Order: sequence, then C-alpha cells, then structure tokens
Amino acid sequence: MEKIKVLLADDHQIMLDGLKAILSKDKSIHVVGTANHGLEVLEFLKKEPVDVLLLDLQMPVMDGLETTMHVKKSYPDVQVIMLTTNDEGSIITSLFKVGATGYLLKNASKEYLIQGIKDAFEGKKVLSPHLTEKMIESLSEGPKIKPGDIPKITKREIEVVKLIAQELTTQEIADALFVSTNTVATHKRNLFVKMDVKNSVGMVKKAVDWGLI
Amino acid sequence: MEKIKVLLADDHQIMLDGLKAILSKDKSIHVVGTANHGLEVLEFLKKEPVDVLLLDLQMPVMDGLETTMHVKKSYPDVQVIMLTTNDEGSIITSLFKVGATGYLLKNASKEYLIQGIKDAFEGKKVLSPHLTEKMIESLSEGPKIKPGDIPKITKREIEVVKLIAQELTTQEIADALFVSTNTVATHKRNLFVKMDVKNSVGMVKKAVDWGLI
DNA sequence: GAGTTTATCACACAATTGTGTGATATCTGA
DNA sequence: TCAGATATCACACAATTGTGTGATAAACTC
Repeated sequence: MEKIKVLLADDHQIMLDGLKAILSKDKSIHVVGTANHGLEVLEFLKKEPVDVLLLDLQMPVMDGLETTMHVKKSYPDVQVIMLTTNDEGSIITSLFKVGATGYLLKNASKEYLIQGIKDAFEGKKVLSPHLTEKMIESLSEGPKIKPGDIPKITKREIEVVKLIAQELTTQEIADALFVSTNTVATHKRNLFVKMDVKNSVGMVKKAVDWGLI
Repeated sequence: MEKIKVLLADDHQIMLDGLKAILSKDKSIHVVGTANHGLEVLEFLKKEPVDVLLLDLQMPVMDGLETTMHVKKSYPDVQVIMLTTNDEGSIITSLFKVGATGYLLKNASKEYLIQGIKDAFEGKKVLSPHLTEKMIESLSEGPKIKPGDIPKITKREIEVVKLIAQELTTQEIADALFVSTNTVATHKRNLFVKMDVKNSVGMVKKAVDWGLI
C-alpha cells in the first residue's frame, strides 16, 4: 500500500518535532517534510508531491489562510488540514472558502489527528470533534465576512495595527508615521470594516489570531 | 542509571502527545505523566515524585506562573521548565521570581529541549537559545513589575477583561454583569495598574499572553 | 476583631476613539 | 490608459474611554 505523503508546517520547531514523532508511528503515513511558514510550503510543493498538508493557522511570513489559497490554486489535489488553537467562527468560514479540507484544534488527540489525515486523504471533510456539520453550516451562512474572500490588509495598515497593539494613541501613531491623525483614523476605519471588528481591542486580538502581528 | 522523571503539562493534547513521543526516544528520560492544566499538575505531584516539570505558560484553570509558585512552595526540589511562545521581558522576570529553573521557547529544537531537561535535572538554569545571561540580568533589574510579585487579578476582574476582549463597551459590560458603568470603570482602572498597561488594547493583549482569557 | 482585599457606586471632566462624508494624488495591473 | 486600490488629509460631532477622588459594605485573613 502506498503511504500518505504528509507535509507539516508550523512555526514552532517543537511542534513539528512532536507531530513528526506522532505520525511516524503510523504505518500508512509518511512525513515527507516540514516547513516553518507558508513560503517554505510553496517551495516544497514545487519539488515534491504531497497528499495532505497539515498547516498551523498562525505562522509568520505567510499564515495558514493565505498559504491555503496559494496551495489550492496551484495544487488543487493537495488536501489541507488547518491546525489551530482558535475556534472563532469567522476563521472557520474563511477556511472553507479558501478550499481547506479540514480544521482541527490543537487539543485534539493524536488518534483523531491520524484519523483526520486518513479521512482528508480520501477527500472527506475533517472537523474538530466539538464542531458538528450543522454548526459549520450555520457559520457559513452567517453575515460575517461579506460575499468576497479574505480581506487584503495593506502594508501601511499593518504598521498601524502594530502600533495600536503597542498601546500608542492615534496622535502618537501619527507622529511615528509622519502623517496626520486623520490619516491614522482613516486607516483604522478601513481596518475595522476589513477585519469585521467593532474597536481597536477586537482588531488587535484578531490581528494576533491571524498572525498579522 | 535512574531515569529522569518528567511530567508534562499543556492544554493542547497534540502538544502533549508530541512532546511525549519526542522525549520517549531518549534513554535517560521517562515521561511519568501528563496534565492539561495546573491543578492536574498539583494532583499528580501528590501521588508521584517528579524530577522535572515541563510546563506550558498559557493554560486554562491555572496558568504556568501560578502553577510554578504552588509547585515550588510544596515541592522545592522539582525543577520547572516553562515552555512558551512568548518572549516578553516581564514574563521572564516573573518566571524566575516564582522559582522556575528554565524558560524555553516552543520554537526550540527537540535536541535543545532534551538537553534542557537534563540540565535542569542537574540544577542548571535553562534559557532559550536566543537569550543570554546578560539579557536576563538586565531584565531582572528593569523597572518593570514593581517591587512585589505577580499581580493578583481577581475573578471579577477576569470577567471584565473577558468581556472587553469580546468588544463590548463599558455600558454593555455593566448590563451583562448587572452593575453600574462606574463599577466597570473602576475594575478597568485597577486592572490597568495591576497589569501595567495603558489602555484596553494593551490589557487584552497581555491577558491573552498571560493565559488569563 | 482589626486590618486588608474585593466589589460596589458616584460625580465630574479630560482625553481619546470612532463615524460620516468628501476629497486629492499616486500607483498598479489588465 | 483607465479603473481600482492605496495613502493621504479635512472637519465636525457623537460616543466611549480613561482619570481623579472619595465612599461604603461585605468577605476574607491573621
């Protein structure tokens, strides 16, 4: 029997080592490589075929969502399972929009993880134990993120989010970036809409979740 | 030779499974148990002796810092290594104040982790590769957290932080808790001082870092 | 049972944030 | 080359947050 070729991506080396150790014990799974962020995943895929990609949502350089989009665009047959600590609705919705096959919380058991990889390989949807199909459905329908896809946050906007996260006031941010407070306010306004949050607190929290900062 | 008895604590099952798989390969280490949060660690220690405790900083119910305090109080000979994604200065300082032996980032390699456990067993301080002794020293001196120790955040205050993190306004929080807005404002005021932050954004960010929410 | 911590509230005021609306210049990709 | 995205700014105003100060009662702690 042909082994399932799995590629692991996580920014924490310990997590990678651990996942590899767990998966190596299963006869039908072969870990063909590891990556520390999305770009490394894309590099790897250019060289070697992969059946299932196990992706951490939060990664620097290129996060799980963006990586999934790129991967599914160029390699639609690769099954993507997102591994995350986060169980927020909007993320799950986005996930399936970009074509991920599954979604597992990091507190799933190793047995569930292994089964998930096998299921994904066969094209089945993989969901975290605590989420039912119905929950996903209702989430997908919700008036969360608009019709489109993942919002594109610009470089400048990320600079602003970072400074807000550092507890700077609008005035201080304006000074730091050599622009007017009006400009900073506009950036924030746009970010609120793009990220679907109500205030700076929600924005920074989500930015951390998304690995933006 | 007697094996080093190691207890693992992390709220993510996958992480536990992974760590166990990694450590089991080393001849001189024996993983005697796992725990999902601090209380389970204390329960375990009542029953069985442990040499080295590998603790995740962020855990529900009882976080790594609090757990370390309790553990070192009752079992001073247990060596505690904190495992975390966080490299914030104030945390490191607090860590050594409560008597932890070591501090490792989750992106350390498995080799470094194993060596760290062996070093800790021999009573050596264990630091993440990117931190020098000098850095730690300067951090310990810094005017970060006042003279005392870890600030004690009350139950009620945590409720407030959680609601703020959910993007509620002071008015909405007051309604949710059946108190006046003045009361909520007071709780926030106290939290700002205790947590040494300037505004709600910083507070929520730090609360997440600290595993408070 | 005296002192401390926790939780509650008031009032007033300053500072900051968030919103609505509209505008201009540059850059960028199709 | 032209539409759309990005980055900039203005002005006004509403809403919310944060600060200073002081007070009371219950619970917990030594």
